[in-house]
Amino acid sequence: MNGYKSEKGVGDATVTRRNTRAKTLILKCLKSLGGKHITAEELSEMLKSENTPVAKSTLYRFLAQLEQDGLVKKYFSGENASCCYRFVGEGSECNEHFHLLCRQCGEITHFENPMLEQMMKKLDGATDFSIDIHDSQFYGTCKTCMRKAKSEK
Amino acid sequence: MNGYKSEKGVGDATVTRRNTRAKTLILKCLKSLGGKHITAEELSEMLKSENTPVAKSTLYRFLAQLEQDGLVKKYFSGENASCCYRFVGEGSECNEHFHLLCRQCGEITHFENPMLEQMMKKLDGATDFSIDIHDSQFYGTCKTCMRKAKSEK
DNA sequence: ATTGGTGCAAAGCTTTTGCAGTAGC
DNA sequence: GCTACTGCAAAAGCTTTGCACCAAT
Repeated sequence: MNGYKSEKGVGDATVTRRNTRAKTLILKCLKSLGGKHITAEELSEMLKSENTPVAKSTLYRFLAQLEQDGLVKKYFSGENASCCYRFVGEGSECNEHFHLLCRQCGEITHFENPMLEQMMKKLDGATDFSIDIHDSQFYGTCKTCMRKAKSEK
Repeated sequence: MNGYKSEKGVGDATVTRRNTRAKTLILKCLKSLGGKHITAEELSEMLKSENTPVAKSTLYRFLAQLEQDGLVKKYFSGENASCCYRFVGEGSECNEHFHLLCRQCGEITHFENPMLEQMMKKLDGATDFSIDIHDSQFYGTCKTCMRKAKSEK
């Protein structure tokens, strides 16, 4: 229905992929982000501002393909209704962060902490579920909003 | 823009709230779920099947109100484009679970483990961010999909 | 020459909004 | 009686899809 459930595994070779202008440009942008996420809209604007525009449909189609291939991870941020994409293939060294999502202001904070990694490994054993901490997002309240809430009391 | 950022705090009394048929029905449904989440669509169907239909617009408006009041938490599941809502006000005793979201099949598993609670408390100190574990979602791969992936190799 | 990829426009979905009528308080 | 609430329909916003043309292999 939405192409999210892939029947083709990572590296499946039943479909020949071609190298094209649009794909090269999109990948270049994604890689330049150093592991940070971006929305489809932002990516589209980025390409436009570099005078190398790509149609939205092409963008979405290629992102879905990349997700299928395991080179891109798709998120749901929560603040608005749009998704975030993040490049995780080779060349992306910044995989060691995860996302804190503030319920009050909607801000996404990036956080890096090896401790969490260890925690998740423990959890894996307890859950029969292989948790990918880099894909996970945590809801909560950020420092600024906590201060604001306190001062309003 | 989307009503997500509320300017009214929890328990703000600047607006008089009225008790109505629709509100009572919606709350009854939410409470009957015992802390499990539900989509707007499912909630609408639930009300319809009980011969007490409520307009979608009313549903969304009241859910937004409840979220503002802190009685309902809103999620973004990932499998489809729709949001999940969960009642967390009084009468909801089943708050002690969190969500494991399988990237392969999109299934949401509910998991309960006090250990995680302790972990998150530790994290709070490290992050300047008050994490609400009950709101957080973990991405990963579920048992079934892991088995499937193995057998396909 | 095949057939995957592209761009455009249209359609699909979920969610929000405008508005006139209804019903709590 | 005031005004919050409701339902309907329309609009909005993000994403997907159909289709004809283009271009990589």
